[in-house]
Amino acid sequence: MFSIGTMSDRTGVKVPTIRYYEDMGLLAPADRTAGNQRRYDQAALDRLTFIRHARDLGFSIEAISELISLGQHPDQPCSGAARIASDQLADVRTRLARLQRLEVELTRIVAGCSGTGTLGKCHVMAALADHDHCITKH
Amino acid sequence: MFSIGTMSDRTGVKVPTIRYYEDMGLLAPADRTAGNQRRYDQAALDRLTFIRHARDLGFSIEAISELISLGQHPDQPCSGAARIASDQLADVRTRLARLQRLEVELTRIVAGCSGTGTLGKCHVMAALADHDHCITKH
DNA sequence: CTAATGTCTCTAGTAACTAGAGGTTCAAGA
DNA sequence: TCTTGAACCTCTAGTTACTAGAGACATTAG
Repeated sequence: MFSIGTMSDRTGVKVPTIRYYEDMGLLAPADRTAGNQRRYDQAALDRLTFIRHARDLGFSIEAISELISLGQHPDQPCSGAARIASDQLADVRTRLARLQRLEVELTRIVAGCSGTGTLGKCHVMAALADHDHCITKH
Repeated sequence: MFSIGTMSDRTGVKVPTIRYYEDMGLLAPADRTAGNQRRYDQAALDRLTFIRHARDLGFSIEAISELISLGQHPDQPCSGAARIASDQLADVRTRLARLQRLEVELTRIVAGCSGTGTLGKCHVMAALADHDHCITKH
């Protein structure tokens, strides 16, 4: 049996976050010692590892919840899990596209400023004040 | 003089968000009509446009605050503004790099799943359960 | 003048934690 | 066995940048 601190060390998930996941229903309420401290088994550790990895990949708590409850029925078709994952991928690609546009604009804005002039003539300030300075839409 | 609704229409910033910006100190408290409604002048509209554009580019409220107070002194050197913008660019690039890694992993995970099998053998679930399935670190 | 639309303030909710207070329990060494 | 320091407990509140909703008042077009 593992203490919450051990769980934290093994997965890299911080202790208060583990408690938070329990509150959110991602982890089942842990067994307790006589002194009310949480004790976990291997299955709980595996689940926390799963959660950690999914969070690293940007899945929301809600999506992870769904994945976990799907996982309770290993004989069901996996189309649900596939859909959640591809939704997540679509979301990542949307954000990626937006960030790429921002990167282009910001690079242009920053490059236009020597940093040695005065603010009254600052390219950064002018670019921010006027959207027309931009190439892309955002 | 513009009402808050007109300001909203002109900039695309929602009405409650304009009030929020006032609370946060990004916009000076607006003049009021006898009936206590806000009325704005062109300078306020310009500033809101500036805020909108900076938010679109991902600048935080705090960074925008700094930019605005820097802008009060047009004769000062613009190195402060340049630094804020390049910090923002660095931040965007960091997030971009992370999202690109996620995109690679998720693409791989999603591609590995036909969606037609059962969950017990699902590639998506297996990939999430075990970090070792990943190529990159995240 | 009236009705519809716009605006006011205030509270609370969102996502996913994080920080801190104040108190209790555990485990290891003497 | 006792002690002490680290780990643990619960609970509240704060973070970011808004958004939703309630209930009341103001403005404006016809």
